[in-house]
Amino acid sequence: MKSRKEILIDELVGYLLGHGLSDLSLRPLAEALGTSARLLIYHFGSKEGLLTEVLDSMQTRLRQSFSSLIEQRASPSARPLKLFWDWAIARENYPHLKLLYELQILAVQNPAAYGQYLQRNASNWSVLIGTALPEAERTPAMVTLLGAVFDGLFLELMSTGDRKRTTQAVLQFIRLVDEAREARPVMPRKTTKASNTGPR
Amino acid sequence: MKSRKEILIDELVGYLLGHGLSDLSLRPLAEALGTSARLLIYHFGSKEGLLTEVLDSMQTRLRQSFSSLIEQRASPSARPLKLFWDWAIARENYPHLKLLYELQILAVQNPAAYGQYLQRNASNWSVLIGTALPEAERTPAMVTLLGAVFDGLFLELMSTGDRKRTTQAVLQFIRLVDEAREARPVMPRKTTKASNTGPR
DNA sequence: TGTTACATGTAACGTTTGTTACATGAAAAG
DNA sequence: CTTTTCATGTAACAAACGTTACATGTAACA
Repeated sequence: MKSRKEILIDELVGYLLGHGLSDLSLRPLAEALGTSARLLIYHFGSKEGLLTEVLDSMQTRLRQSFSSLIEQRASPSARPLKLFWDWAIARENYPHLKLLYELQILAVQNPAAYGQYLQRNASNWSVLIGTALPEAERTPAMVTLLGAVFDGLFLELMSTGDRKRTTQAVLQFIRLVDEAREARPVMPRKTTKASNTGPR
Repeated sequence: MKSRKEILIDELVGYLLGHGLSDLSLRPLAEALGTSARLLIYHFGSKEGLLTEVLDSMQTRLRQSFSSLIEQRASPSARPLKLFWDWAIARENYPHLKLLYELQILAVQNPAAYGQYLQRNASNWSVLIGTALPEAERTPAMVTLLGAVFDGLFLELMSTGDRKRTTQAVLQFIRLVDEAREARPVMPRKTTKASNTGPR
């Protein structure tokens, strides 16, 4: 049985997904939920406490959703980037990720106000996918690039809403990596890292 | 001779670069410039007018800086992505781009408040670089990918400040494209587009 | 010198902000 | 049946918000 507070958090998450973080205000928020600012303060102590609990709940749920994605990945040879992309742009996950990207940017420009909510940051998905790279290719530069491709395309999706084109770009990147792999002689193991991505 | 207003705009740009957009308030802003909120309203009509003029001035200057970059590109064979990256992370341009990325994200989540400032958007740099691709490779997917690599790496730079690693990732991407080019047979011309990025 | 335009400061207005004081209803526990 | 606990509403608070009214100084022009 859900406590009153848990129900409230669910409703609050829904509101935040639709309205963003940067101009959040207690009274309009409360009114949208059919209650009063007084009640929110009662349950969460302060606006800051409210944001902490709501964002925390959201990140937890996203992490769970991500975990179950990883586990049910029957074929480990399937392209992890594509798998992850499809998960990220799925209707039920997309708005959450969108909000976390907003949080990330706000924290960059205003760490005093938003930095605290990023402590247990859920946005370092990008690094996680890196672990799915073949070990020989898992260099800092390649992992950074992989994460950036994901971030950049997701932002493009946020701005334009063009699922088709951004997904094509994901596939283009995968193709690029494959072709480059063909072009490179198969390394006997090790030493690959230094010759490929070490300091010039 | 600069008018009082132009001087003000210069100072305002400086302030915005350091403080971001999302929590801008007239009184602290005025105090930082050693004047009063009254004066700002007098010169710009409203807070909204102030933001319009200041952001417009900033975008204009960035465009000029970018144009002169393009013109003095003596060797057209030099990697355009790397050229552009170096320009973007240069000390004098970096804060401006950072602010425009914040604007972009705020506009996504709150178009009513920030969308207006993006009309003549200066952030579509990314598409511009696409024009530097060999014509055969200038497919929508590849252009989107190229822009996303830039956006993603720039955001990573914003978050971590790690110029070295993000620059290595830029070079990694260039290397990847080169290697893929080797692996692919040279196309006689045309038809490349359909076979590479058309609908699956 | 008088007048007019521009620039600026002080103080206030009305609104909205997060938060709190006080009161009340409902439900559970004794 | 009373008492205690939880949940909630109304109203107020002080602060900060964008904006405006009013006054004043300075500089140019007549």
